[in-house]
Amino acid sequence: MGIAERKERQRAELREQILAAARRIVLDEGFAGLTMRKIADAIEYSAATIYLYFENREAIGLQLCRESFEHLVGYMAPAMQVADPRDRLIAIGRGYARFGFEHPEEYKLLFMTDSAFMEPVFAAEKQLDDVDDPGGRAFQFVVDAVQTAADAGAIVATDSELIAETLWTAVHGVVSLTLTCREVLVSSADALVETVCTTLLRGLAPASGDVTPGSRSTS
Amino acid sequence: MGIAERKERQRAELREQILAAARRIVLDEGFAGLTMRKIADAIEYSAATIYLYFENREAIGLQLCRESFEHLVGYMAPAMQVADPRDRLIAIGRGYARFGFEHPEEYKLLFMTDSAFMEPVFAAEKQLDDVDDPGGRAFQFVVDAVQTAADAGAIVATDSELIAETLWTAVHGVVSLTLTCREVLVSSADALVETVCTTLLRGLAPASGDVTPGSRSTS
DNA sequence: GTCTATAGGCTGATAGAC
DNA sequence: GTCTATCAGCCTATAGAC
Repeated sequence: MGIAERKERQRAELREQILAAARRIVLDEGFAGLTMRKIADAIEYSAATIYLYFENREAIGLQLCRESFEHLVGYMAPAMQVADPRDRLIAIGRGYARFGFEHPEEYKLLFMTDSAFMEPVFAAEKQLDDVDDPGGRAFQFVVDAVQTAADAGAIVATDSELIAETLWTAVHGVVSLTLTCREVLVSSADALVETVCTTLLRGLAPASGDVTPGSRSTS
Repeated sequence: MGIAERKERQRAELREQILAAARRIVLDEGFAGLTMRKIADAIEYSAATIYLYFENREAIGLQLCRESFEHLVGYMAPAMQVADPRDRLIAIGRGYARFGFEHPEEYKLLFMTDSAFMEPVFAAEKQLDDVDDPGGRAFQFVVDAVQTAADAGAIVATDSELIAETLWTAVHGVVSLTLTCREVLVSSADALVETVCTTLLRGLAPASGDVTPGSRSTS
């Protein structure tokens, strides 16, 4: 039955080629610049053929989005090596921001594209608990780090999801504003990331009074 | 010479009609949904006519942008009534966020549209010190409030522009992420605004050691 | 499986008649 | 000043031939 397998393999290969071409286009023109015709030209097939592999343009975007989440997690993951729970949170913030600055179009696709690509990626998880749920995993990563810090008494975080989202949205603000209108900002992007992260963590520090055993408040 | 004046007046009127129609369209379809043909239909003139009043679509967007900045300042200005310098900063943040939530398409036009509408609005000021520079004025508003708070010893802000941009970007993060993918956020938008603002201000509070005369550190 | 051809849209902008 | 007509281009998606 080798013939069926070869066909299957070839099919998967073309699908991969489509995605690779689409990725290249999105990376340097943004999702708005992604058209079926451009993909078709790149893979040297007709535009109609693409519809045999993906339902529509959105479906391609969604798949790219999934992969970009993996990419993002790759930028945040090394922060796990940082022992100090507060420094770890800062490291996560830095990694997240660096991903945005180094891969602006991917970042825009994930978090700055109106068409809710991200929502399905999250929704997939909520309904059928999808094993492969990169969006949720990325967020869970931050929640866990917050929870760990809170448990260690390094920060005050009654609601770890709220705190995780606070950190996330704040850093997202720096990245997104930098990507849309860099010229308007006086400060450097790095300085802003640094100031946002450290100031927030300073704000989350336990007051001198409520130091929990196991923590040692720095300054 | 009443005839020339009447003509001038009529010209200004039509220009205003174009802007009003454009505003309406942007408000409920976003800038991407703004087309010359739609404006033309709305004002009951041909599309070609619009080009006699505005150089192109971008020029219309720019003018709308200018006006939206005024609108935004209107949301932040009442914060000046707040006496306490820290509460005032929080009030500015709340006002800013409320503008974003209540006028999402205007907000997107100002801060989330790739095409740098905002930059010219700022640039106008930098080159010829434009009396009518709404963008710069909005930002200066925050810088001043930061400076005032720093002077009063209510916060530590060596570089008031950096701190102003820190506050701005952080709140922008909440607003923009809410506007692009509300579904993904677990916490309420208001809770996030509140947490971001208060946590940042807590982080900016002078350490117990360096309290400046005139300030009184609240817990 | 893949193609060509095309339907059926949309867009910004302009030339030239009135 | 305003129009019509049009250029020149873009797009997604599909029907039907091969």
